[in-house]
Amino acid sequence: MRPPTIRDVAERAGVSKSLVSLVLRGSDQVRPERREAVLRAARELGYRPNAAARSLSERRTRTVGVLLNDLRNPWFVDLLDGLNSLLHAGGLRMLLSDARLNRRTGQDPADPLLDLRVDGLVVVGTLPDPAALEPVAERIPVVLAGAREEVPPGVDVVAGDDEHGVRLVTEHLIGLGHRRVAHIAGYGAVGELRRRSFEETMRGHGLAGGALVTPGDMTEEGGYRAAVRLLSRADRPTAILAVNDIACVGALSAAGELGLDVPGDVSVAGYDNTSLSRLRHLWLTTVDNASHEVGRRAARCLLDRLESPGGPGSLHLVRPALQIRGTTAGPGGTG
Amino acid sequence: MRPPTIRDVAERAGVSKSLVSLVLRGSDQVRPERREAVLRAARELGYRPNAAARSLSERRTRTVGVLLNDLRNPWFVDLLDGLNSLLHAGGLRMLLSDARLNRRTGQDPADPLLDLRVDGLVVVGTLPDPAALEPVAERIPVVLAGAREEVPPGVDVVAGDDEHGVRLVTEHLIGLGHRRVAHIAGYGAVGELRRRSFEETMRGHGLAGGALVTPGDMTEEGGYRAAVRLLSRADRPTAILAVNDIACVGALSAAGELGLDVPGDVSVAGYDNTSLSRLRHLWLTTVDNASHEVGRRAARCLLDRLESPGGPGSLHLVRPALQIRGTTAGPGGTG
DNA sequence: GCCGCATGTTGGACCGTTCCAGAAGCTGTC
DNA sequence: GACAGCTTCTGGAACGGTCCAACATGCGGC
Repeated sequence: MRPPTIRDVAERAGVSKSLVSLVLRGSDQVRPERREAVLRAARELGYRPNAAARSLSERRTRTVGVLLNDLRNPWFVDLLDGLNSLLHAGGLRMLLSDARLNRRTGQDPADPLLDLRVDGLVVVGTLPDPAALEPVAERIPVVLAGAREEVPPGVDVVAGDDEHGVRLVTEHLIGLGHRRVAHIAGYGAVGELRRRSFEETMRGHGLAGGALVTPGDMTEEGGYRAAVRLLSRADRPTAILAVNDIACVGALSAAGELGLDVPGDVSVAGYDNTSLSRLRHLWLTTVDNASHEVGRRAARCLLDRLESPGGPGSLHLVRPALQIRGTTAGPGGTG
Repeated sequence: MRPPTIRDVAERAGVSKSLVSLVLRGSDQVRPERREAVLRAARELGYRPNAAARSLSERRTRTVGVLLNDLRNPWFVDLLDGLNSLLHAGGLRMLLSDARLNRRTGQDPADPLLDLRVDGLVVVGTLPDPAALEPVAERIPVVLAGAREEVPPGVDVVAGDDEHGVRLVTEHLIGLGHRRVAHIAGYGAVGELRRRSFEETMRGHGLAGGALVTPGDMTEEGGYRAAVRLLSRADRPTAILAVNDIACVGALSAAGELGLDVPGDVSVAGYDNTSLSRLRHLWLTTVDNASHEVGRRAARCLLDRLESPGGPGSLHLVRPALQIRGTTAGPGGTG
């Protein structure tokens, strides 16, 4: 009644279990008629290999763990697509795990994956405690994708070039004629980087005095509150760059509630080019950080490290692109 | 250099591997000082159990596979939360897999999970080919959550009561005074169910003639196009019920582009109470289908079946609740 | 001092694979 | 027809756990 094993297949095909193993692993050292017999027997019995037994014997799982920090904000979907395409080609499968779901155990969020002895780990997005990766990185390849935290030695980082992306969108606003531009900032390494690049770009154009920075928490609510504060000032900014699309949607609502037309009275721009920004009812100008390509590069890093382990961690930045939609225009509604 | 095993721990603690195994599985048949010695040795060596070896020996993985059909539409996040809370309490871990990602292999999307010998399978959302579950359901418990497809015998189905939910929101619209109400329909069992319930409710209120049904594809684009058609009619509907929130956002845009105020000129309502509908810039009236509870019940079904396998499949419907926000009002903007 | 019984502990078989050394079969050479 | 050198195939030992029957040990009762 229990599932068939290679021994059952071997018996049915009249060969040894070793030969079955050879056939199923695609060896070319097997006579065609034997191969046929084995494959037929396997098919007839509905045999499927037992991954646990295989990985116990091979001492590897052909599986990489993907640690997501929050499924609610689906900016990572394209990244997963990119990851998957290369990993799959490399014969590896992906196992998804949500750090937020496993957090309540009080353990390290990667624990379930590590118990399963994944061959590698991809951390997608900002991690609460990057230092916790150190012992992991000593054993298996670890790649951080889509975030820019400080990581332990030997960990590769792949992300969009936020500095460049923020420069693109800030210069887009400046080019439209905006002089008083505000930024709703975020937290973490990414938030920090985006804020700094915003300030530098403004300074580079001689607009340091027009750069208003307000902290936010990268949520819609935070973006809303920050925008209300900004837009209630006497010297109201004519454009707002939010740290991400979600916060930008909050800013959009704030403008609406204050009776301000977007982009007539105030321009707003987001970051990430999420599905949210593509909704025609929002239609946010934003920055596409080429998540698919980030995913592909992360996969390449991991595959390289699996092939030749060790070596220092590297940093790969993918060039983002400006995505102009409906929420930005010149200060008087021009442009 | 390789990771420590229970034998290493045993040696260090000066006991047999069997005793280590007992201690690590929490047996109370072990003298305290021995237990301490074992735990200390394990800690010092940084021992972690090998899930592959364990599941090979136990003939089970303590893992349930969760098959998602599309990560892009995150309506399932609350459902996963509910699932996780109960499964975790039952000592089971969840393994996520995206059917869309694995589709390109040309194999069954559940294959990777089945190779890993998951103890149970939860299918979240509409599956392309429910009949493919039959051979799986013969071996392990299978639960379909958040969808209403025709399933093979022995599969439990847990979902929101769409019939009731649609009645709630339709009667909300009728109660506001709407007489010409349109429905942007969807596909699959869920789409079908929602459409039928809409028609029945309208008929029940003597409004069969005012019920306009247009097909859509459950995307924003589809909702947009359907709404443009509906709102361009001479006998324009005063309210539109969309099959889900995403399509509703499309309808919202269509109204905006046609110069119609929402909810002044036309009311719109969605379904699912996704994070999208909660954005204050959209603020959709919608139906909350209690996804968290659906997830919990699905977990309960799975746990029950693991305990006592066999028996016919059951259907569990969770009662949804109306979520009134800003996109519905009386026909003249009243209410 | 022996028995019975409960409590702790142990070695060895087993789970379903892969890996490897070597056996078996075949072909060709001298 | 013995032998080397292929190709093809096989049995047994891992892999790292769990499970179980059997073995110590301690202790109260007779």
